[in-house]
Amino acid sequence: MKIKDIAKLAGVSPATVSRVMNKNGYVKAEKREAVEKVIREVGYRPNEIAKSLKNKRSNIIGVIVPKISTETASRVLEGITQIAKERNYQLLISNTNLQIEEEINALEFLSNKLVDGIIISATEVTDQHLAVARQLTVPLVVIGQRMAGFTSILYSNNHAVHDLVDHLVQAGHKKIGFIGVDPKDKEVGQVRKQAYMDALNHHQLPYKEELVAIGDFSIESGYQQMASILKKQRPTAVLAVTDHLAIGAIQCIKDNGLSVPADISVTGLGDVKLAKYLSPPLTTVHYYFKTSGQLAASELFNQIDQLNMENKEIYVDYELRIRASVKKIERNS
Amino acid sequence: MKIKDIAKLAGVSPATVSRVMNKNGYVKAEKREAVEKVIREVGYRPNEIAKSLKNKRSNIIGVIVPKISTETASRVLEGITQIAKERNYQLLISNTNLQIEEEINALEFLSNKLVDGIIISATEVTDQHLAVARQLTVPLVVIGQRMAGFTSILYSNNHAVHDLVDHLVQAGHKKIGFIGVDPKDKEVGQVRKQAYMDALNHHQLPYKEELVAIGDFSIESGYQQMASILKKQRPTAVLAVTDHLAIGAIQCIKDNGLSVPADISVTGLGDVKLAKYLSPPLTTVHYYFKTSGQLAASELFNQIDQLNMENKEIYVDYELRIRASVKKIERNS
DNA sequence: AATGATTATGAAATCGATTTCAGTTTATTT
DNA sequence: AAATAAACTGAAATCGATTTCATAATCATT
Repeated sequence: MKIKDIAKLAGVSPATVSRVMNKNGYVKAEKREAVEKVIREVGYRPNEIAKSLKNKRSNIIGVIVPKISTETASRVLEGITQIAKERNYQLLISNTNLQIEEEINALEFLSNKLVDGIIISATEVTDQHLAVARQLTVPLVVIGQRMAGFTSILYSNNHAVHDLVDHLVQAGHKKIGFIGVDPKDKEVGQVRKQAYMDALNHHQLPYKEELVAIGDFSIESGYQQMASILKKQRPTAVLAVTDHLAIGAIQCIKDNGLSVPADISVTGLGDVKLAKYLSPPLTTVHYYFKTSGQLAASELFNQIDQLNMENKEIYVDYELRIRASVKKIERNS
Repeated sequence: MKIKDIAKLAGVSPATVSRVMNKNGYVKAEKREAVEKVIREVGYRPNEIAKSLKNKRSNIIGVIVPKISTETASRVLEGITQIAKERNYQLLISNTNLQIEEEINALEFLSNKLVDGIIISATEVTDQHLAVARQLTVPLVVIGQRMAGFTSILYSNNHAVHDLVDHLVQAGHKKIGFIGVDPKDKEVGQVRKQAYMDALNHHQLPYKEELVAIGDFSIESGYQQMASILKKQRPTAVLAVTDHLAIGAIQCIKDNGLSVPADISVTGLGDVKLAKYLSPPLTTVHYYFKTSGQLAASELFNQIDQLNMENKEIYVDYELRIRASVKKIERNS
């Protein structure tokens, strides 16, 4: 069933059917009704692809995520879908499985007029990313990383880590370990590490290599890195840059016959849904991932509508969630 | 940049450019090279929408999920994306937020030739669903529910619950509580409940209303339903139909000054990623959600390719994960 | 009743690709 | 060298919608 068929059945031209469908232009009441009747009877729905071609907009936005099966990604996606739904937009999702090459591919693929705009939740921003991004003919919004020349939605990594360290120091901790990730991820790898170092410095605490380990984003990695720290020196507290790393670390501490937080306090970042149901409940930083998705989508639509082409850096709120995984320690320990 | 422009630049016709792009038909080597050179130089990428219109396939499959920000959904999606990627397909995702109306809308919307096939991960299957599904002009695969006339990927709910009950009974439990969900969700609400009842019966244990409560899919609901059971009678074990319900239940038990599993054993279903990091680690059933996504996608592609139009019911594997949240009880208790 | 303004309608061009079809060039066979 | 087959090429039709443009019908005004 195409518009021509409907036109024939209703005894009008395709142009008139189109006018009825889109409620624009003049159509005499009787003809409109006739057309509407036919449409209803045959259950006609226009071919969205043909519409997109003619209208030069697909009502689809592309979303590139590093790994869809993570809580972060799914919460961000939830925020995006919500705003998209309000605007009658659909989401085309590329899951890049943490592979940069895939990210570039996805960017290139989506740029072929298939989508009206792109949101990328990136872990790394390479020169290649920038090169491809600059070629895009549709607006792009970045979540989680700074990307020169584009609007970015950022997490207050610096502040958040400072808050965590402050909290630990206030609880009397002086030997604070750190489990981080690869510095290729600027925001999580570099900024959080730097914030940790700055915060130590601010409290006049020494930075010690032996208390620092770098892993990836998995729980297992948290376990391993914690083990490597314990082999060298025993901190009284550990700051892990993600909740998953923290969970792995806690497991490792327990497996070593130690207790959290009695022997070692642990904090994470991210506030995974189950963080407060762990034993002990995890002290962490709650990030409003859903909000960041909403913000990204709103900004993107502003650009799609040409309302606001200026590039911004928007920081999304966070909140320290103090739970039982951090314990005050005695002055003399 | 469109194909016409490339043709002009390369001194050939659009037809030839098309032949080069798609590597079909005859093209003299020198012309091919000339065209390829131009394509490379201007970075030409064809308009995917125009291609879709002409080719009558978009290389996009639609996926409808009840709530994207759940571990189940994201693991299923991961499986789907993996298979889709192999086939050079993209995913158009509709998040329906558990609203049936939205599900129907999404089905209708996607049917307009926008996608080459649809996968729906459903919680309910109503007559409306069926009516719309039957009108579809593209293949449909259902995950998680049975839908007459369509291929479904199903979880072995019956077997899994039997296994759990067997496990509890073997551990000496006779008063086994149950936290379920709304029967509108046939597979999770009805099948799992029925399996619980059948299993009790099989072990010649009485079914007691007081030990049964029905909630929704949230952790909070698990908490509340556990509370309502405790008010009436104290079971020695509780089978919750999802891990989240189980986690809520455990929290409730703890808050009532009781211990898991010393006082009450708890099991879930689903094997959430963090299940084994809880205290106690949760005994549950591991479902291969990612596999179900892969299966669904494979079946869908079979149908898209017209290889196999027969409707199947495919059961995806599961595995009992025995952990510390269930404890053997003494004969005399 | 004549004029101008408004409303109404469809034929045809268009979006950017693919493909058929007919015609041309090159290669192979006798 | 002629006949036949194979390789090559581009003009034009096509996918299914929208929109412009020209024209026709209706309405309002004097």
